Amino acid sequence: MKYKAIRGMEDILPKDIAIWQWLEKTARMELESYGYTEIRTPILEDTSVFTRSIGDTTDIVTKEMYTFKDKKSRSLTMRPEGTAPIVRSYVEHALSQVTPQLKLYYMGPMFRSERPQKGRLRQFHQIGAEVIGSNSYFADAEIIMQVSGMLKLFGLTDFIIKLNSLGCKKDKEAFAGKLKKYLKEKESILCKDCKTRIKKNVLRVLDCKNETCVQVARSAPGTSESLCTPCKDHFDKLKNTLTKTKVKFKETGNLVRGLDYYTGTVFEITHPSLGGQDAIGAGGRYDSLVKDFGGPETGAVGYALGMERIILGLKKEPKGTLPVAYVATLGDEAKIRGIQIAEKIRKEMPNMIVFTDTKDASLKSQMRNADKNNAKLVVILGEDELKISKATIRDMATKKQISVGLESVPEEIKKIVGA
RNA sequence: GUGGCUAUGGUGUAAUGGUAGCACGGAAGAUUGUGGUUCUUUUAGUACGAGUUCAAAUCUCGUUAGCCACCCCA
Repeated sequence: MKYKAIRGMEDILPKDIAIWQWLEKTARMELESYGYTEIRTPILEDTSVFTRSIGDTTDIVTKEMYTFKDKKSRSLTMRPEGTAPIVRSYVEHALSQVTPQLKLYYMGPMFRSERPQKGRLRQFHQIGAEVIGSNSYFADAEIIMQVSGMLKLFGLTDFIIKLNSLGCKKDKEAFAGKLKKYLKEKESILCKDCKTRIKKNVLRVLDCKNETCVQVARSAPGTSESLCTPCKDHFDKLKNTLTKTKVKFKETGNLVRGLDYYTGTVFEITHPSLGGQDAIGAGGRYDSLVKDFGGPETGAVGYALGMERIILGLKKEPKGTLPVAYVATLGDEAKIRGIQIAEKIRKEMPNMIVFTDTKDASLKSQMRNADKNNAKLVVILGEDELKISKATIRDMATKKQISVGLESVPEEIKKIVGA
C-alpha cells in the first residue's frame, strides 16, 4: 500500500456519508429556524488572525497549528477553529453596519496538529454558531437552548452541559492574579505541568487531573467569588432563564476554556460514552474579540460542536429511503433506448434513483446488480422487447412482470411505486 | 509533543522460526434473457525498510500508521 491519507486526516467513504449528510441537513434546518444564516470563510488565514485571538501562549497556537509560508513568505495558517475567522470577516466587511445583531452558523473542516486518537483527528469537522451584537444574558440562554435542542434532534440523549462564568475581562484578570498569588504559595506540591501553567495559563490549573493539584484547586479562590456585580447578575439571570426553560445544565466552578478570547459565560458539552475525548462541543462569550480585531465594542456568544464526536455518540445511523429503479438492457440498440428511458424516469420522478448498466453485463448479472442496489423494480429492455416496441417491468418484491409500451414506462413505474 | 500496546486479502480472523489457511465480501458461471437461497470456480494479504538465520508473518532495530493514557481540545 503505497499511498495513504495524511496522518490524522480521514476519507469519509460512501458507506459513511449518509450520516454526515443527515447531520448537516438537520443542523441547517434547525439553525435556520432560529434565524441563523450560514457564513463560509476561507480555510487559510493570515496567521495573526489566530495568534492574536486565541492567544499566543495557548497550546493551540504554540504547537497545534498548521502554519507555513507561501511563495511570498507570508505566514498562513489553516484554521484551527471557526470563531476568529468569522470575527475577522465581521470586522473586515463592517457587518455591524448592516444589522445590529447577526446570527451566523458554519460547518466545515478545522485543522489541529495533535497526536490523533479516537475522536481526535488532525482534520476534523465542526458545526458552530455565533450571535454577534448582543451583550444580554438572553443571547447566552437562547444559544444554549438551541444547541441543547439540536443535540437532542441528532439523537443524543445523555450529554451534560457544564456552565460557568469567567467574568468580564477585568474580573478575569483580577481572578487570574488572585489565583496566581494563591498558587505561588503551593507551587512546590503542584505537578510539573501546573508549575508551567502558573506562568503560561493560570486558569488551567483548575482543571488539572493530578490528585494533589485537584486538592489545591479545591480550596483555591473560585471564579464566582471574583465576579463583579454586573457579571454576577448576568450569570444569575442566565442560570435562572435556563432553569425556567428546562434546559439542564451543571454549574461547574472550575470550568475554564483553553482559548484566551472567552469572557463571561463559558460552557462545555460532554458525552460520557466517548472516553477520553468526551467534549462534543463548547462555547462561550467573547465580548472583547470584535474590538480586538479593530471593530466596535460588540458583545458576542458562540459555540462549536465536533461532528466526528457527535457521530461517535450516535447509536443508529439513518438509511437512504429513496426508491431505486434499475434499467437492464441487452444489446447496443437497447442500451440507447435504455438510457433515454432512464433519463425520462429521472425527469418525471426526481425522487427516484435510476441505475443503468454501464458494463455490458449479462442479464443475470444486471439483475444481481439491481438487487444489490436494493432496486424496487427493474425495467428490462432486450431484443424481444424492441421488436414489439415494449419494455418489461419487473417488480422485484412480487416478481410480477408486465409488458408496457416504451413511452409509458415512467407512468407504469409511478403506479408500482405508488406515487 | 511524551509514554505504552498493536499491525496478516476489501472486512474479520488462523498459522511450536519450516507449504500463509478459513469465513465474509468482490467477480464469473450452474445448458446460453431474470435477482435474493444453494452449489462451483475465481479474486486478493504478512504496513514499509534493514538485520539475525539454512529458513522470518513469527526474533531484533528503524520507519509509518492505528489504539490507550498524558498533554490539550470539538
